[in-house]
Amino acid sequence: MQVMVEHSGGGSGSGKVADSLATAIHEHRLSPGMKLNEDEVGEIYGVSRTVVRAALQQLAHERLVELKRNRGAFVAQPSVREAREVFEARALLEPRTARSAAERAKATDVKVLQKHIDAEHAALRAGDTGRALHLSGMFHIEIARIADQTTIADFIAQLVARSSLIIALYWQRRTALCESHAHDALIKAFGRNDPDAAEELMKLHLVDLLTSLDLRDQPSVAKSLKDALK
Amino acid sequence: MQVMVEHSGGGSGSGKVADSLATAIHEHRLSPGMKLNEDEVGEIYGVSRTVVRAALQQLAHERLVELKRNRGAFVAQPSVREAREVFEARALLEPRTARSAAERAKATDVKVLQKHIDAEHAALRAGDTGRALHLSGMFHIEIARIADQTTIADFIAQLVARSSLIIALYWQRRTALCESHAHDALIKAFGRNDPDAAEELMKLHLVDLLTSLDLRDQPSVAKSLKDALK
DNA sequence: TGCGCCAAATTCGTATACAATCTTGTGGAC
DNA sequence: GTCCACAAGATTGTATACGAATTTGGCGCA
Repeated sequence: MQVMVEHSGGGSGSGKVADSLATAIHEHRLSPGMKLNEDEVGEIYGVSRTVVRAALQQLAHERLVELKRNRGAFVAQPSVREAREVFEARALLEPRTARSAAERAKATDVKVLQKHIDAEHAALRAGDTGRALHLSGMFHIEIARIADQTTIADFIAQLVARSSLIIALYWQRRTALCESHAHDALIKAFGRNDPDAAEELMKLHLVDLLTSLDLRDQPSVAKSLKDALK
Repeated sequence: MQVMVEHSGGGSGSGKVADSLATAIHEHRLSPGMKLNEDEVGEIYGVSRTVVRAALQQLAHERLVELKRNRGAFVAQPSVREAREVFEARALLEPRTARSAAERAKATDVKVLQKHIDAEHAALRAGDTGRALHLSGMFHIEIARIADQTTIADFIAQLVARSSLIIALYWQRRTALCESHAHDALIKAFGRNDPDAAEELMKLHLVDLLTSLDLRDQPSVAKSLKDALK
């Protein structure tokens, strides 16, 4: 018998579990391929398998977890091909969205973006690269929100989430996240409402991100034992 | 006690229910705003509420149904704003995807597209406009498949599905679907591997679609009783 | 007659129980 | 010693049961 002390805030139970799991994935606390046992997850959050299953199904639809019939749920392991596709989709959506955002950006919008960057830098200084990456993604989603395109924003949010997994698998440069500079330049473009610069900067930023990945070889973290041991 | 006679083919139970419901929505047999009672749907398909709920959650994530807490599931009723956003997203994704498809299209691909068009025309002649619209949407999805971009194809598939709802709500011209000609022209561009023409034709086609909608007023089919009777 | 409150009914949200499937460990035969 | 068959365990898939929230109908009161 569960206690059900109505966790504060948030939507339905499954939504809270899904959000928590998604954040853990974004912050690289759950690695690609990790098994997500329903009973185990349910125990952790104090809910039954019913709500855990709903959460996992939601995440599966967002391609953050993979559901294998009669096998269970696993944190997704995007293939090299999927990684390329995700960034091609982002290249298609984000530059034009950044343009729209630059056209509409108000001073308050720029402030919000700046807050994201500050938090990202703070996380970096604190050594929490996982959280920094998470905030870096939020930056992109916030831009779509400023563009006032919720539909496209949803797509970008999903692509950013999957990018987090891709980075976990294929990230090459272990150096500090140089992207911050790209974000700084973008903010400036928004600040002076310069759509051309914003679109171009975003395009370059995405190319930069893509080229910083090692998509020629197998995943740095083996996708399967077959790949790891053969 | 259920009989469970293992429905032929297909994936898990919830997937089959979701597909069936989605098709019904695409073919305009389920109208926007229609209530989808869990027990009722379960009885129809001979499954329990558990699988119905899973199916409804999937459809909710595709924005085909709206889940209202403690109220139930309803066929989605895209707002005017959402309608615009969907077509803006399509305008962002589909022309470039059509270009890629035109670059890659093989003879067999063109044949498959032609089959879609033929089936669409046949449905039109049979007076089954619902099925014709469904096939018309499949045409767009098939193009994304030819472009070999499954990620973008998934997005387009969702946008096409939502477009079906939008058409149900905001369709103005009750005349025959003039789009067929646009599809014919696209096929020709694919046949001669003409990316420029394909991209431009798709752009025009989407503009045509959008302008054929009446997005200035309230939905032609009232979104709520308040709108209908006031 | 009209308004507001309370109770019954309906429907959703979640937990639990059972059945089906897959994995794994063991034993025997070759 | 190796391989295959079979059984035990574990985990998912589905059904059912119960509690909670909302809607609806009816009653009392002004």
